[in-house]
Amino acid sequence: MRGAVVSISEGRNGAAATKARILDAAEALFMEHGFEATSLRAITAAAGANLAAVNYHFGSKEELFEAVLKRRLDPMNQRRVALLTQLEHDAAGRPVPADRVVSAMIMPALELARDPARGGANFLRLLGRAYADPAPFIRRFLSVHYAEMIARFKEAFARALPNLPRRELSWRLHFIMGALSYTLAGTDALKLIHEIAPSDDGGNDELLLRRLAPFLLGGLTAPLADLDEAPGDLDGAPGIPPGPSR
Amino acid sequence: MRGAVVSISEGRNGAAATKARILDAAEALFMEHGFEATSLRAITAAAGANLAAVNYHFGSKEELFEAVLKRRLDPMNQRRVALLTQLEHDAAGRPVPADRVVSAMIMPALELARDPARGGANFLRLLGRAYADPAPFIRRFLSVHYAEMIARFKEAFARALPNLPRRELSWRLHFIMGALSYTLAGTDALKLIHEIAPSDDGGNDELLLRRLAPFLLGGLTAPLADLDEAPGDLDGAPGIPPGPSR
DNA sequence: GTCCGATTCAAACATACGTTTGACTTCGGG
DNA sequence: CCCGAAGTCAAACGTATGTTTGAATCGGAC
Repeated sequence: MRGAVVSISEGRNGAAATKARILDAAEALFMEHGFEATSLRAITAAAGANLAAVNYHFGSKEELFEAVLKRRLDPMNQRRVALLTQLEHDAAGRPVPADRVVSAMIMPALELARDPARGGANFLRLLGRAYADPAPFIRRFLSVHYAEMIARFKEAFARALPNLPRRELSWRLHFIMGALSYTLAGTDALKLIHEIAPSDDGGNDELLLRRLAPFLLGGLTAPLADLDEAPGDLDGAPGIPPGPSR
Repeated sequence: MRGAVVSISEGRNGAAATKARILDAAEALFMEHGFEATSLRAITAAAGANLAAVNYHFGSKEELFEAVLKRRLDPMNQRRVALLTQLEHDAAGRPVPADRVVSAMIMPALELARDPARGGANFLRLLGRAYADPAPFIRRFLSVHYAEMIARFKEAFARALPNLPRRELSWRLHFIMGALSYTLAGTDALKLIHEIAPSDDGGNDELLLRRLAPFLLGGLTAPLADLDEAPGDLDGAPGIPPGPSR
């Protein structure tokens, strides 16, 4: 009765199969409802497993959530770093152009989005949502699993954009992660606001990321703001001389 | 015993005061833990009110959350539209420059962040978090309360950037809302990743938004990607001819 | 065939949740 | 002075949660 869900033979290891089914079901449900609003009962029911299986295989609900993230996030970040390393090797000591560094950040996400067998776009939505989650254990997890990649890319951007002050670069990387996460989280309601037809992106996350790349590059290489401007005078054009209006 | 929390005389209306205290406490707690993870018991305890007061004054937990958002969001969006209207009036028929339109989006958020009496930056964090929340009632609320503003600004941007295809503009506005929300949500963990010292932003959301403005403008006005490129060839530079590497 | 560790299972555990109830208090107006 | 609506309050409601328990079952190794 138990193996009814599994497609082919589950080999000699039904246990590992259960663990995997729970991971898949948890990924889908966490993605749809968020961490707090998803119950272990809903997960185990969807996975065709017993309620106690989660605590047996993962220890707790929080550890299950971390396992769901870790399964796909670590490989993606490793791929990002590997791509950047390759670019730096090809550049032979010269700085890697900024647009290529941006591509190295985005392409692994694109590959993941294109591969339904690895969770497809669903996982990216879950990830984007995790960025905004206030739970301390999630924040701790993300900072641990992103630290190395971010540091590497910050170095690369610093060399590609020598005129951009270090502190400004930190902020712009922050903005980049924001636009990226938010876009991936992709709540339908906001898409609706922008009147983006479903056909424009339905499953086509590749197109989405292709549009995102020039946007991020444009923001990253934008002229600096005049931070000495008097407060309250923000409507003065930042980085651009006052237009003919007014 | 009840009025001990209230600073000055609460006039003849202790009821409205209770409602306001609940709103304030809910805003702080929702901001800190999110909607699902915040209990009505924690809110009423922090507000010095009875548990049943929430259901009496607001009807339900969801309606309380909407009231918390509505109190500050509606005025902010109205101010955004008012600023844009003023700019369009001053432009006398000519398109308003894109950088000024960006400023009109950002400045009201900046003003709110600078005013602790109106919730300060805390509310903006709560708002940023709401963007990523999957709960249907939140998505419905946001789409209703943002629709008018987004439509107005999309029109303005379309006139300021006549060479940017309409569909591309929709996407870039989406990205802008993403970077904005995410930045405002500002989880400490991610700041930590980027090694941004606390002194860089402690309470100084003005500086943050000043840095954000040129970034958004740069992304908005970035050159278009070549969407006809062969799939999988993303490491070819988007919008920029292939560099010397490779 | 028998044993043992690994796994599965139904059931119960102890809390915590949002909401409702019905009595009590407050207070301005007749 | 008393009335009645508005507000407050303690208590309970029913349900849902994550976790634990201890017995049942399984799958190879000897």
